[in-house]
Amino acid sequence: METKKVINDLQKLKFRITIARKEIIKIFSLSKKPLSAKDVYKKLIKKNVIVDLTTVYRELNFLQKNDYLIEIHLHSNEKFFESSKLAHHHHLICDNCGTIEDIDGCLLQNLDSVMAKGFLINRHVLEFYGLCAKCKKNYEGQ
Amino acid sequence: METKKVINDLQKLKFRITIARKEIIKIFSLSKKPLSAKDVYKKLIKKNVIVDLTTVYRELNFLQKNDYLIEIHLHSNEKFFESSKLAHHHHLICDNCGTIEDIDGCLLQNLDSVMAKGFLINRHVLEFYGLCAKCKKNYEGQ
DNA sequence: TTATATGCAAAGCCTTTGCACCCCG
DNA sequence: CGGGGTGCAAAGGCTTTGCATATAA
Repeated sequence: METKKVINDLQKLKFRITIARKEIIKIFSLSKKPLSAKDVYKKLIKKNVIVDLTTVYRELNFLQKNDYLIEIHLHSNEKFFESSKLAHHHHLICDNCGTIEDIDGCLLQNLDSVMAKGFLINRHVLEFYGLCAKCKKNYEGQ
Repeated sequence: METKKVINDLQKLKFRITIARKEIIKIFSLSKKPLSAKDVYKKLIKKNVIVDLTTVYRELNFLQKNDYLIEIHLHSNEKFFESSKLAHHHHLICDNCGTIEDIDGCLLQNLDSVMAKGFLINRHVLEFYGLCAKCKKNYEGQ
């Protein structure tokens, strides 16, 4: 499982493996959608891992610095993260219920016109907003 | 010019036209890139239009509600806005200097696979991050 | 043992809200 | 003159920082 490899890597770098760190790594390994600090905090509490919110913030920043997490920016004031080990993909975000679905693969092709500007693309963000199938159905039903 | 039409429309809706409102509309009409509240505030000061930051925030929200501005979410803690009258386009954002360039038109095609999920797409966000031509050159020079 | 990790409190940022006053139409 | 607009101060939400303490290795 991926979690163990991450923990090994961190140990080699002489970082310590605390319960909080291990559980947060596990949470992201298993999560199918981007999580905010609060999301992680709640999940930890459900697992009876009681830590301060500050610790969660520090841990997210730590894992981001060590290339295990990447920040996903959704249309929100909160920062969201997901595992950097996930295959490149995009998101569908419901304006109504906030549900986030993944779109496997990448829809972007023919980026030559972008390259033409001399811009070196390191990464891109693509998010779709609208209504998920469920909310769409409810909306039509009204 | 577009500014006048917007002002007329707002007047018809019985909203008042203050100096701040007029200048903010003008600023967005002329801006080629998304602006944050602070950006707008600084531009107003340069024009000798002295208002409180609060007023800028209220005005941005007002103009957004009235469909003149749309929020652009960049990889930042700040909210950015641009005129909704601009043709649909995307952005190139330099990780190094923060420069924002526009990409005319839309690179997205073949969205059938997205539709297949039953998701109703209302809008999408596509941002590219990397190095602008200038920063790229400096970087290579090192 | 010792440097990393944590809890708690406080502060920092951006944004919003409350309230009294101002002023456009 | 009436209701929208504004300034000022305060608060709200998310995140970071300082510092003393706890703990993994």
